[in-house]
Amino acid sequence: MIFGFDKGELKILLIERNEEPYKDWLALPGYFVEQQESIDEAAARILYELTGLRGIFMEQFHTFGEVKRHPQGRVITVAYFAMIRLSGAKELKPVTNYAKKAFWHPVESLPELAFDHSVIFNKALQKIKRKIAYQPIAFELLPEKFTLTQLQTLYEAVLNKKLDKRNFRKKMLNYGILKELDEKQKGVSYRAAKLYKFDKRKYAKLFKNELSF
Amino acid sequence: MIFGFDKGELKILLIERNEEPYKDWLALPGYFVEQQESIDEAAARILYELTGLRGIFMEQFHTFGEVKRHPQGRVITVAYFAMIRLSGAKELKPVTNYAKKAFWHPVESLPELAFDHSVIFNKALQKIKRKIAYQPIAFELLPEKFTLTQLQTLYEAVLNKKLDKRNFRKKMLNYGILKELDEKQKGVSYRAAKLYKFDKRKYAKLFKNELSF
DNA sequence: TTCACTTAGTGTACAAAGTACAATATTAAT
DNA sequence: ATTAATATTGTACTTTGTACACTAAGTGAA
Repeated sequence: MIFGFDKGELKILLIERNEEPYKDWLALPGYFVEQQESIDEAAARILYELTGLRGIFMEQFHTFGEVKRHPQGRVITVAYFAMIRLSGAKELKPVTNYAKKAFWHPVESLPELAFDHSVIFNKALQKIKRKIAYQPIAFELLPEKFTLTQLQTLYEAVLNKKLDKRNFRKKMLNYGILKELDEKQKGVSYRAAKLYKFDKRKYAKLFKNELSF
Repeated sequence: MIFGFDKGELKILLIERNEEPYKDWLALPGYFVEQQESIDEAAARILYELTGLRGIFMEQFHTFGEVKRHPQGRVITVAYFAMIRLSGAKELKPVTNYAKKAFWHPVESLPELAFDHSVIFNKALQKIKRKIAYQPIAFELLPEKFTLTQLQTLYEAVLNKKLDKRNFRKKMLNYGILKELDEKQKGVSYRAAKLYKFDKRKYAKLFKNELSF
């Protein structure tokens, strides 16, 4: 599951299947592990083959092993997720023909997905909501330079609720993992906001015992 | 991985293997998933076969999928963990002969285990330490009725550090998930402490969005 | 019955983190 | 100069976490 953030909305990367079963349905990107690759490697390879995306760090999430998940046989799925920035609107182009196309879809109002992928997706979304509350994982979703308002909008999208501006800023700046830049937003027709960068080194010190990154 | 708590020590359930490879080595209990069972069911069945323990709720933890984990072929392991009370010292008796015996071992000073089980174990221990800090999962390790001092000793064992008595009590009682009983400890040669019970219903309300139980 | 011993049980002052709330500052466009 | 839009800032209060030491209660031995 690849999450992205664009125009104030949290989005998930889906594919349109080009194979039976569930041909033409929407699904989470996924395929089979090969004999000579680890499951982490398989996740990276399959993401590339289905979407053209490379070099994205994915975190293992949960393994789904009910007996009748796949209509044609026993399949156990190890699910991963990642959060990425959608800046520059990278082209999404399947390299194999298992998928017809890949595209971003808002996490709200997701249609029913192939197999039990809706179940998998909902479990992941819940986890992200829990996680973002105590761990600033959201920076991966933003462009490299961002304003505090953009960051807040992202949090509001993920948590699906309004946050207080002053308190949000106080908290984020207190983490000490934001670097204030000497630059301002450009191209807006109102007061331009300061730009910030996410400081990965400080983040690593703070959360070295945690999972992400 | 089944964790237990006894005599102030956190312990882990190990088996002595009775099959090649790693015959006679110590290992975490585990075996193969059958075609017609879910991975959750397999975990429960295998635990029973190797130790005689039944009806223990296990939480899925992580899936290990490196290529060369098993010397004789490709094996992907879905690891689970559980915490149980050791009251009454249930007998541990393998039902199959894959294991010679099953026994409890203190988590400190664990010998090297078969396969990559030491890696798996260490990752689980870390996770438990993190988790117990923000979620009172430790009650499963105690007898049904316990004193606050016993509870504190358990926390100290898991976290491997001393805690302040007054602050610990304040915090635990403030959670509102302990029921004070009209009973006292018996058989001690000093002032007997009040006994408490863990209130699962209140716990469920408080942590309904979390994983455990 | 008293005394010694062992653990149970308790409170206060301070620091840190979270929350509720609204006015002024800056810039662009007209 | 004015308007319109968003950026930026502080304070009072509540809640939570932390450091710290004495008294209470029960047992067992003399």
